[in-house]
Parts: sequence; structure tokens; C-alpha cells
Amino acid sequence: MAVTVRTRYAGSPTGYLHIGGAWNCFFVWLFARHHAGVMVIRIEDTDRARSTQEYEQTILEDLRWLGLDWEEGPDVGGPFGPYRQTERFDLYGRYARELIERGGAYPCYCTPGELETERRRAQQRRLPYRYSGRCRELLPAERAASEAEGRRPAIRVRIRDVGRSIVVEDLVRGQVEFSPEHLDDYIIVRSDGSPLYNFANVVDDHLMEISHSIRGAEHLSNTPKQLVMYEALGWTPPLFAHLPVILGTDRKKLSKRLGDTALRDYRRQGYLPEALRNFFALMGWYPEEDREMYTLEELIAKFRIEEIGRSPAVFDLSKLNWMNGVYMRQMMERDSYRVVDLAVSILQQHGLLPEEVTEAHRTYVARVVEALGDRIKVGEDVLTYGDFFFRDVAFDPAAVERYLRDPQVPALLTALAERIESGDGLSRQAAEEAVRRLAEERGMHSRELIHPVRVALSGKTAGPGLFELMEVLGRERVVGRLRAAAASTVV
RNA sequence: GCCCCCAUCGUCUAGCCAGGCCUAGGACGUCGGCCUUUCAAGCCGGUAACGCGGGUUCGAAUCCCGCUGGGGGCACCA
Repeated sequence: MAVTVRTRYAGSPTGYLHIGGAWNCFFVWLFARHHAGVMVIRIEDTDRARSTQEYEQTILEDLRWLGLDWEEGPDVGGPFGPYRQTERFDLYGRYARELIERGGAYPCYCTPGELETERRRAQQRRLPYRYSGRCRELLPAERAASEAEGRRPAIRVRIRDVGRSIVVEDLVRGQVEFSPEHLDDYIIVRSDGSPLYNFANVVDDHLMEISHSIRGAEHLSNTPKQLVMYEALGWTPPLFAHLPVILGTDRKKLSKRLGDTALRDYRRQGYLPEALRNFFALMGWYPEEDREMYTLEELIAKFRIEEIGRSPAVFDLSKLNWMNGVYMRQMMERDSYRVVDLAVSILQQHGLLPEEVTEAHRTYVARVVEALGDRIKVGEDVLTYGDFFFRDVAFDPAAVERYLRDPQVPALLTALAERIESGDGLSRQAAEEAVRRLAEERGMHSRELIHPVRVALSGKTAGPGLFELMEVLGRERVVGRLRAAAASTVV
């Protein structure tokens, strides 16, 4: 039974794609690729108040950046389109009517205000809220009366009549049983005619012939409601797989509100897509017992949805940082131009390089990157360790306090400046020679000179080797900065 | 409150389904050391977990029950 795997990621454009969504989509994608199936992207924008075109764009962009691709979607089209739910409203209307005809749903004329009152009353009595069921068995005359009042009905699915428990067969969780008495008749179409998630999702998954519905565990409790609809419509539901929820350090579900959970922010800070993917693979799943690093091909080959864990996972930033560093070092060796590209874009973001970079700019950045070496774990480290290559020194007060306060420092810096100035050029060998010789002549340990010089030139106590740093900075700037530091510390 | 899910080091997890191979393995972090002009990187070493209580069994991290804890869901959000 060679069933074609068709799976989908359903994103709602109500904000930037966040880490949890990206992770979810990555697993959906791995599954599709492992089974040589079809990956579909569907935009679930039925919440018109919060959805925007811009967000849809950014979600697609971010997924592409992550390295994912899809055969069908709003931007690439496909045989089951459209792939944007707002463009499928007629479909939902049609199946809502069919559902009513089959007795699986009914119009409900209660207004949001009335329902709110019911809800509050239940709350006061400390009872779990359930819909009163007022519109469940309306006579045609009563409907007409409501219509005459100008009421537009919402549509509710009939769930309370299901006399037996509903079992969800979940690929990662096994069988999960829900008793119908805890389920409620649920609104699937708003009074303005727009569908709600649970309904649109069912209609689309069926029409798009989705074979596997892979989504976050927050949807597990929705599943019985959806199963009721599949059955009422006479449809075969897809296979379900509910992925564990990704938690923040506060042990709460990562959400768009929390900030800094947007994939885009990681991109901006200079994280690498390959590192993110590898890191994602280690959340909720572990391809092998004693290994962390995998190529994409390996992940695709090894991916087995049954092996996914069931417990929520905390997003561990420090592990991501480590892994990004590993990939960064690798890239430095194999494709250093990519690190340069990354550095350039980070510098541009911060206004330290113009929009149009010249070959000379790139060459300079390449030298900086080389000097910084594996201190760059994330793109932004170019700034944290090497901003002074691109702008005036911003002195770290603690560094100044520690290394520039000695009264003999200004004279030393001046003396060094003089020697360097009189030499020609400033290779790292020349720099080293000048520094070491001066130290020797003054009868001091070289590090006693090296530290103050580093602070004078970079403003920091940490960074690339001093002599490389001096070479990249060049004679003129080195001399200027040494003098400037000497002058300001005299005070 | 009700429903559902989950439970191994601080974190990601292996082991659990097919109980002994587990004095519980790996990784991140953290701590110490080496290297070193600083910081990284690298190398070496240490730290740290089967939530609790009952069963079942010769034997339980592994199976069963309860408790506790954590998470998710209960919208005319997705």
C-alpha cells in the first residue's frame, strides 16, 4: 500500500513565524522528505482581524531562509489551490450547508453577548461552561422569527449527540480517548459566514488530500471535534501526529507575544539556518544516542515520526549558541566567503557599512573576520568583538579602569606610537617586534604592555590577538588611537 | 474548575515498548586544569537525574495503581 504522503504546514499570518512554528514546520518537512511525499504550505488567515499580507510574506521568506521548500503553497500554486483560506470561503460555505443537511450541524442565533452572559453565569456558580443548547432544536418558525429580527446565525456542530467516546489514533501519542460529555457543540462558522479554524482545517485537509496531519500538541484537544465533522461528512480523516509543545525558559509555551521568539530575530542576529535545523532536530527527537551533529541528508534519512518524544521541550538557547559556533567554525574553514557575507550584512544593519559594498570593503571585512576567527559564534559577534574595526573606540569602563590607570601608561603608549610611526607599514611581525622590544627595554613583562595597548586600540579586554588586530587596523589608526588614549588618560 | 497530555542531570536527551547488560550513557551549561598577550576555540578532568508512595517480580528507571508536579486545551483565536 504505497500511499502518497501529503503533508502540510498550516501557518497563520498573525505575526512573524516563531521558533515553535519553524520547528513544527521543519518536522513536517522532514516527514514529507523522508517519505518522498508532497509538502504543502497553507495559509490559515480566517482570522481577518489579525492576519496580514505582510506577515504571510515574512513567514514564507523565513521558511525559505531556513532551507525548507514546498511543492504546493500560496506562492507556488498547485493542483489543490487556492492555498489561502480566505480565498476558499465558498468551499466552507458549501460544506457547512452539507453538514447541516446531514444533521451534523445547526444554525445558532445566540449573539456573542448572550453567550457571554451564559458563560459568566456558569463561572459564578463555578460550573464548567457549556452552551445552553438553546438553538439545538429550533423549529422552522422560530428560525424565521430570529431571521426576521435581523439575526444572522452562526453554525454549530452537533457534538453532544455523539453517544460514545471518541478515540484519536495519534502517531506519536498512541490512542487518546475523549468522552463526549466533556465536549460541546462548537461554533464552526461565524455569523458573518467566515469559518473557524477547526472547520476550515477539516475541509482543507480533506480537499487537499492531506494524508498526515502533523501539528502541535495544543491541537490534540481539538482533534475529537474535528473527527466528529469528518464522520458527519462521510470523510476519512488523515492520520494525526501531535508534536510536543516547545516551552520557553519560563516553562511556558513559546508565543509571539513573548518577543525574541521570532525566527527572524535569530536570522538578524546572524544564526545559521543549518545550525538551527540541526538544533531543531534535537528537540523532541534524537536521531542517534551519542551524536549531536547531522547533515540534512542524514536527518531526512533517519527521521521517524514514531520516535518523537511526548513531553514538552524547553528551548535551550545556550545549546543553540554552541551549535551555531560549531557550524560557524566549519563554515570559516570551508566557505569563509559566507561568513564574510554574513558579517557584511550585520555591519550594514548597524550602519557600519554602506548599502553598496565595494570589493575593498569586502576585502577589509574578510581580514577582520580572519582576525576574529572562532570568536564568531553568531554573526553579531563581529560587533561584540570587532566593532572598533569599523568605528571609533567605545571604551569599556572596566577595561579602562584595569589597564589604563597606571600613571606610566600614557608615556608607554606614546613611546610605542612613535616607534610604529617611524617604521614603514605595520605587519603583524612588525607590530609584535615593536611591542615586545619596548617591553623588554623597559624591563617589563610583555603582557604588561599588551593589555593597555589592546584597551587603547579596541576599548575591550577581549578580542583577537593584539598583533593581528594592529595589522588589520593599520599603522595610521594604531598610532592615532595610541596617542588619543595617552592624551585622555593623562587627565 | 473541567478535559487531555507529560514526568531520567539546570537544559536537550539515550535507556522504557520486548524488566537484569544501568554502581543510568551522550551533549549543552557549569566548575577546575592545560594551552595562552586577553577573550574565544581546543584538550583533560569534575559536577549533576530515574519526582514521591504503594504494588507485581528472584530482580523495576523500565510493568500496574495512586499522589504530586509540569504543560496544553476548554472562544463567533489559530
